[in-house]
Parts: sequence; structure tokens; C-alpha cells
Amino acid sequence: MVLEAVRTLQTQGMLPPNVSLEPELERPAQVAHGDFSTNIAMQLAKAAGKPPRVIAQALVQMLQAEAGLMESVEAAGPGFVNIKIKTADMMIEVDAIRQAQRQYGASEAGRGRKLLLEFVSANPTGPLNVVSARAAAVGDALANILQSQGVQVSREYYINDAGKQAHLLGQSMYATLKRKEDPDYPFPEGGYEKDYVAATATASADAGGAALREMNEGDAIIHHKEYGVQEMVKRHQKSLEEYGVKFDRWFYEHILHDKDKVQAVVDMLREKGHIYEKDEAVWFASTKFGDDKDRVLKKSDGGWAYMAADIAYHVDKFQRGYTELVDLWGPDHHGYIARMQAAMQALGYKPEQFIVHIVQQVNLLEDGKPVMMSKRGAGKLLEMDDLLADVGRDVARFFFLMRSTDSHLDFDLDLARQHSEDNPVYYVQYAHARICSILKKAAAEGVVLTSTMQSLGDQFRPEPEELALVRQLTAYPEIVEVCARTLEPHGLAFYLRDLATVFHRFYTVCRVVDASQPGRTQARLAIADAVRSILRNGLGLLGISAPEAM
RNA sequence: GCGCCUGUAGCUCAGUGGAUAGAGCAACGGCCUCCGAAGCCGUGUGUCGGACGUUCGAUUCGUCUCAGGCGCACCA
Repeated sequence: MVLEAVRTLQTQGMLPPNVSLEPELERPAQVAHGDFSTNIAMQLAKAAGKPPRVIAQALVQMLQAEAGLMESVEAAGPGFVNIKIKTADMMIEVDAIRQAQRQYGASEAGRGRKLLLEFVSANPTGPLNVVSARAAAVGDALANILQSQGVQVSREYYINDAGKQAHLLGQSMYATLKRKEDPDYPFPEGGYEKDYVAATATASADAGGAALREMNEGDAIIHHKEYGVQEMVKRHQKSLEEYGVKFDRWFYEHILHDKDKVQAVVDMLREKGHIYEKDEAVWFASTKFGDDKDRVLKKSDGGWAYMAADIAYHVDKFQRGYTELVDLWGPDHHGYIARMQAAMQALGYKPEQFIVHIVQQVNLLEDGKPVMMSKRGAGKLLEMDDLLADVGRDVARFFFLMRSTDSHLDFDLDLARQHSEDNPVYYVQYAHARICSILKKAAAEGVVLTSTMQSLGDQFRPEPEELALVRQLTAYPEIVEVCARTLEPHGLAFYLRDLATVFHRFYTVCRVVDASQPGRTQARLAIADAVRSILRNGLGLLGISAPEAM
């Protein structure tokens, strides 16, 4: 709506210059600067050859002529034009929020996009760790956010069941059993030695029965590998399910090999002239696409390198009809990005069709000191399940979503365990529960919310706290849009905390249910209901519950 | 040595090229006869790691540099 005004503003602004600039409209950080402001005058200053303040003044005069829904418009600072919306018009947005319910903040802007989001994808050789928990929280929230913008999103989990690590798991299981009878039997180098390996190995032996005992070593290891991988995948699925993350598809690497997809993709690269042989290995000339060295796809021993299958996997995603691929990878994979992007470009895909975000490492802190964790060493193994059992899924998710994905994250366990005001999750959830409580109280007193802000019109004179609250509410759609565009959900977590703050302030100052002031009660109930709706929507996108009572 | 991430208040971190750089925690002091005190209000702190550049304007963009972390396999 305001954009139209700025457009006409632009044509009028043509008086001095004949260049047209994209007017930027933004929401100022400070209330004193109005609801919207534009820096157009400063951008035009050079072309117009006039000081920005002079241009701003001219624009203000023209805008005032067609006041419309603007309360005021004024020039300020070095040349900003600040616009204030009429409060009644601002309040009407409350009606829109209440009417749209879950749809508020949703958009159709992403319609037609088919995006595949791959995340977690941990090796099926052990339990999920806390980085996986972080990736799961981020990926799930991201998928929700993108879906709310109309993007068709699939959540996918890739299982490396065909490589060396999976094989090593099988070997470890075999060796663990073997060593019970023969303590001198060699344990594979870098093998998995945790308790769960022994337990899984025993179960696998039982499942294999007599047939297993007849097998030669190689076949027995494969039996254990397949059993072990299945077992680990089941555990991953269970952990993620308890976390509330549902994947649309669990994709096994071995399918690619079974269907010769790996060979096919190497052939595709070869046709395009990006493949050569050297030292009995097959190489991909990734340096042609910005990588710092060429990469081996087929090893001199005849086996496929991990990357070959991974390229095939990503091509498979495109072949399934997805036009955008987004991957969340762990911190140990960031050196891998350049070569995969090189591969996708070599195959003719555009850089923006394949985006990788790194989910950075997590440091768990207890008493201000880091909790030891290590994947294979003797240190205390910190599993995702342990974390969830400790702090709960809402807390875990919110803590993960409060940081930008690319930053290392210090997870303060002591704070996360607190069920108090200090814990930001409860702070937000409390606001929601509080509103539900107010609405219940109103119902108990026989107060029914029948009015709209539209119908109340100018009768309702909002307090500053109410204005601030409604202003914060109206920012919601834009927040979600930015999160979707940047593929970073943390802005939404911050927004919700800020909304809770503004609501709590409103609550202390403004009594909602007041029999002596029915009109005001109607307005405040409507505002509270709108806040409740947005808290629920926002928490929902983050995968966090919005309890009605705590 | 090369690459990626991060340097913003005592701590943990926000900050889509704009106005006086923000929040939470921690510290101290207030506020419940009244819809949930898991709440609110007040008190203050910054060479935005440093240098140079682009710009009307840089915490934001570029180059260099310093510090911390993580990667640099015919492992996955």
C-alpha cells in the first residue's frame, strides 16, 4: 500500500533527475522515526545535484498532499523520509491476523519451486550426536518456513551404507565377537569400539543363526554390516521421531550402486570432457570449476570414491524433478563444498541450484566448562538422545535455533536445564500460556469477543504499549520471508522472544478484561488473541510447542 | 602453506549500506488487596580485532593484517 505512494513519489521525484532508483522502504529501529522510512532522497542527491534534505522536503510536501492512510510524513536526519501510519489502520491488521489464523505470514511467493532439503545424513555407524541434533532442528524449521512461503519442500536423509565406514562397522562387529574366543584376533584400525557395537554384534549373531556360522569371514562381515547399518538407521529414526523431525525419504547410497547410477554420472562427466585417467585412477577435473585440486572418482583399486556416489546422488535429486537442492552439512565437510559445487556446475547446473550451508560445531558447557565429546575416542560420548533426555526437545530446538547456523554454538546446559525466567524458551511459551489464561478468564466471566478493530475504529485509543505490540505483530510476515530467503531460521527465534517481551510489557500496563470498559476489553482481547496466534504460528514453524498452560 | 567459519558490552550473541550499534545472562535497586511474578520497571558498559579502500554514508562491501576454531586423502 505504501509502496504505491512511493511509486508516485518516484515519478514526482523525476522533476530533478531522470534516473530511476529502486526506492528502499524499511522499518526504522526507533519508534520516533515512524513506521516506515525511505532513503530515496539520499540516493537521488547525487544525480539531482541537490542536498538530500532539500529533496526530502520536496517529497514530503507532495506526499502530504495525498495523505491517504498516512498519519504523518516528515523529513529527518540526513535526508530520510519518515512515514507514520494512522493508528486505526495499523490496528486493523489485528483483524487480519485473527482472521487468517495459521495462514497469517504464509505466502504464495514460492509457488512452483521444488526444493529438496537434505540434512543430518549421519553415518550409520553410531548414535546421533549433538551436531546432528542441531542440524535436525535447523533443517526441520527451514523446511517449515519454506513451505509456509509456498515452496514445495522434501526432507531427505542420506545413508552412507556403501562406503568404507559402514564396512568398518561390520568389521568391528565381527572382530568384537571373534575376540571373545580369541583375544588375539586383530581389531580393525580406526574401528568402532563402543558398547553399542558389542550389543549390536551379539544381536546380529543371533539373527544370523546357523547360516552365519557357516559363512566365510568376508560374507560374515557383510552380514554384520547390513545388520548393523539397519540397527543404526532404526536408532536414528527413533531419535529423530522423538525430536519431532519427520523425513520424507531415507535414501540409501547402495541404491545408486545397484542401479549403476555412479557409473552413469561419471560417463556424463566424461562426455563433457571433464574426466581423465592418471595413475590407474579416474579423475574429475574439478579445478576447471574453481576447486583447488582435481578429485579422484574411481580409486586405483577399482572402488568408487565417496564423492562419485555423492555426485550421482545429487544428480538423482535433480532427475527426480527438484530444481533446487539445499544441503546442511556438518563442520567437518566444509572443505568438500567447492568440489561438489564444481561437479554440479560441470554437469550444467547453476550455482544457485545447489546450496550448502554448514551447521557449525556445538560446544556443550557445564559449569562454564566444555563437556568432552568425541566420536570415536575414549571421551564421554555425547549423544543427541542424552541431550533430549536432559533438557527436552523444545529447549534443545530453541537453543539451536537462536544462533545463526554458520556460527559455532556454545550450549549452556545449566541455563537450558533451568525452568525459569532465564530460559528463553519458557519466556516465549509463558507469554502464550498467559494469553490462553486470559482468554479463559474472559470466557469464565462471560465476555465474548465479538468486535473487530475495524468496528471499534477510532473509539479505541491505544496505549503506547499496545501500539508497540501491534507494530511488532505486523512485522511477522516479513520476518518469515527473510528467514526463507536467507535459509536462516534464527531470526524467527529472536523475533518471537522480542514479541514475548513486548507482550509482557503490554500485559503489565494494560488490564485486558475490565468489566467497566467493554470496548477497551474487546480491543485488548483481540490484540491478545492475535499475539497468541502469531506465537503459535512462529513456534510451530520452529517445531516448538505452544502450551496453553505451564 | 592453502581454504572455510568466527572476532560487536564482563559472558553468550543479534544487527537485509543508513539516523544515538542492540538483546539475553551476570550485578545492584524497586513492583504482587488486581487477568499467571516462569512477569515488569530502573541503574551502565563499547577503539564493532586492526589498517587501508569503495560510498553522500561502513559493524555491514573489497583488499591486507592479527587472533581463535575447523578442514585440507585414491576416508566417508
